[in-house]
Amino acid sequence: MPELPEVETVRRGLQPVLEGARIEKVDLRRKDLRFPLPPDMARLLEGRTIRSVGRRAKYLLVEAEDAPLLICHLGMSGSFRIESGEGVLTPGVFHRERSVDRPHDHVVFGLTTYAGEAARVVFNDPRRFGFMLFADADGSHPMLASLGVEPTGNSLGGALLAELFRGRAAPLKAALLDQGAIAGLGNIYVCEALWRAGLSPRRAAGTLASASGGPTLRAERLAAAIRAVIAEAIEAGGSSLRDYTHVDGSLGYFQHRFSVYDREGEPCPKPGCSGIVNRIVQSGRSTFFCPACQR
DNA sequence: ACATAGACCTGTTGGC
DNA sequence: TGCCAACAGGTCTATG
Repeated sequence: MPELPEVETVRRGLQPVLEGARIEKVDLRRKDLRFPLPPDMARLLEGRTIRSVGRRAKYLLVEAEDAPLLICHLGMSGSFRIESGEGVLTPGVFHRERSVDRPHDHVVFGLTTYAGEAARVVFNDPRRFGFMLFADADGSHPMLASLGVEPTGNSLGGALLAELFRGRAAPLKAALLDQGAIAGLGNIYVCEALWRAGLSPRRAAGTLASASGGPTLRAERLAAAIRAVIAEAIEAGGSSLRDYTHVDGSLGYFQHRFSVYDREGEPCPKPGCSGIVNRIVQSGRSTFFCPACQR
């Protein structure tokens, strides 16, 4: 899936079409994805005007007038695509003259955009690990409530990282994937951030705190690496792996810049390092790292 | 409390 | 070429 940078890229692609658009029709092609779709989803959204398209961690948040907040998660293989009357909404490889259904189109939003044009926004998800849910009336939801700090902006620093990981025996890889600590990192960017910081994915997370509990140089390095890799990936428009595409159908570029992810057996790209990228399995997931420069 | 393994799904890929 | 096992961006649940 889509990790945070990909979800942010999707959000930015959806925003100009969705904001100010009136939802004419919500077509639920099946009654569940990972979880049951809200049975009253169509009734509660049809006729409403979308106010904003937000994001929290890997969740998209669609706010419409007089409707509960719609929480969308792309899971591993979920994607949105936009189909307008002209076929092409933004430059990209997606060209078609009219709307055509594809396998695994599960939810279709029929819209009238703010500019008054008809459009469809289609949620497609082969694996169906994605989901859509309504938040409570106050916009809260248990899935959102338990999320940790966003790795964007400047809120994530060495001190916070050390505090979050203090006393934790879990390997850094697992600790960074914990959405309750830092929200939005996934398998790829955790591998990349650890490589940038020169830290082993097997190192105990608690070793980022000093004896007094304060930050260490390692914690500062890792926090900076996380912020940088996420910011660069967003800037690049997310990555593109297998079934991930932008909402306009074009592909992301960030995968060209992966340093270790999916590079098992290749030389470590760090200047002066003669290590070879290794693949190990941690908590059932692949970890790619350089044993020579990541300690 | 914390940490790991299994479950949920379908599609793609690589090895024989 | 064909077949099948392994693997894939996530996260909830159960178990130790």
